[in-house]
Amino acid sequence: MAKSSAQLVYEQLKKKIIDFEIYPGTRITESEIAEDFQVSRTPVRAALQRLETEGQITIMPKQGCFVRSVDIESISQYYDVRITLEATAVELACDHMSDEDIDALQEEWNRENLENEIDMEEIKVREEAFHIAIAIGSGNNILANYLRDINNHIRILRRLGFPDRQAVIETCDEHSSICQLIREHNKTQARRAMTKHIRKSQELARSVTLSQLQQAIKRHQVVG
Amino acid sequence: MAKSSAQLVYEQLKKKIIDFEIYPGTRITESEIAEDFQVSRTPVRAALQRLETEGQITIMPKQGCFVRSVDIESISQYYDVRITLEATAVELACDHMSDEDIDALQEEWNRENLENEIDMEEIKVREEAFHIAIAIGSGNNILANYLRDINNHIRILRRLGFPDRQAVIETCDEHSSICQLIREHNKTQARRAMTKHIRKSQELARSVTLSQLQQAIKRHQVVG
DNA sequence: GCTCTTCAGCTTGTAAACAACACTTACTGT
DNA sequence: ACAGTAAGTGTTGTTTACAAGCTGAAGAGC
Repeated sequence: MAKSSAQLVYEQLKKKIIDFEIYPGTRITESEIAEDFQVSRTPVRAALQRLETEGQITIMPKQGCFVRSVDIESISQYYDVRITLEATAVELACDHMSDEDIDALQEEWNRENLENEIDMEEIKVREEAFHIAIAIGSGNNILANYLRDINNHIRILRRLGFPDRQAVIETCDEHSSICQLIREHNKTQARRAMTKHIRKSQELARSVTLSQLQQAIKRHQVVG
Repeated sequence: MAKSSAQLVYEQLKKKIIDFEIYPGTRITESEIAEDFQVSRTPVRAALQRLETEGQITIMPKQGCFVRSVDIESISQYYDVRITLEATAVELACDHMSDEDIDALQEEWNRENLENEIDMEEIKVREEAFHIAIAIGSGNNILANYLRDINNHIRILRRLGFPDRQAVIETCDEHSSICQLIREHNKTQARRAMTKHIRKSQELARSVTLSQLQQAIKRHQVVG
């Protein structure tokens, strides 16, 4: 099935926003985007409205659309919600996840298998996928969807984190431990490990100031 | 500021769906709604797209829109997420909620004050407001927003619950107790009480079968 | 020089016509 | 009688044109 123009505009625009190709706070107009994508304003409007309900942009009536800027405070709040949900998710996963799925996930985060990986972007994508995999493993699709939504909002900081080699190895070990605990159906410890694991990222997020963030965005734009 | 047609259509359409004036599963067309509201298809489309991203309806490309039918399984999952989030919310409220706000809330659910209330619809609205008030009291707006979204999806069952007088009194007492625990900053007990309180609703929800649900909807339509 | 008004321009909001596609139905060939 | 096909109908998807409203600058009045 061929995707509709509106769908295409939505996806590419969202990608641009997430990748900072469009700077947070920037004013964008329907005509401008329509020009870029070589379509009329209608599918653009549909895409923008969807992005607004998802919280990526703000539409000011008769004035224009603005890419929602990064709000440090709300990001920390997203992390609090995320911790709550993922702690529950990993508990449920202890009951519902099949052994094969756990083994596959654990193998993926075996330290040896990752030793050679050097692409940090790839690591970050897979890190997010790990958490979603557990959320799906919980058997609660609603929960998984909410976590996906949260990821859309905190991905900004997630991608701007500057992990060194040591941090990557730590992540591997923590992921592996969590898998092990799920396999042992050890709910209490699994919850504790997951909470601690995410709280580390939250601490990093808290330490990032707005000015640091803006510099990092610029760097990211140059690199990308 | 005068509301836009799209906004008006959105609000009224949403109300109709929630109130079962439009039966779940019904196929609706843009032209039909446009006719009803005496506007063109454009604002109707905007409203429908928004309702879709919010999960109230499903748009099948080139075929039509369908009011999302009630899925018992996913409602139970929504309840699981709700329990997790509200348990955290009430804990946070123990730290962040002002004494005045707690007192006001507790007074509102004083058993004596409600003894005379007989309008069940009113009770249900206030019941929902109680939980949102605590979510707001948590100081985490993101969390409150997610709970609002969850309420949009489980309100169907919430409104169909058939509380007798006894159930209303129980609810009063439970709400009052929860307020008391928040006031005492007793996080552990507050979490426990809230979890138990919501789980009762979930049990009710689980016991409702699809056929019961459909009958209840019909009854609701006749009454409304 | 200062303030208020007016107007031009850009923006989103809405309407109406047209295009593309899916489902249904009737027809045709075998 | 049946299968395949083609036309017809109804739906969403897209385009274009127009309406309504906000913003800022230029100009009139004091």
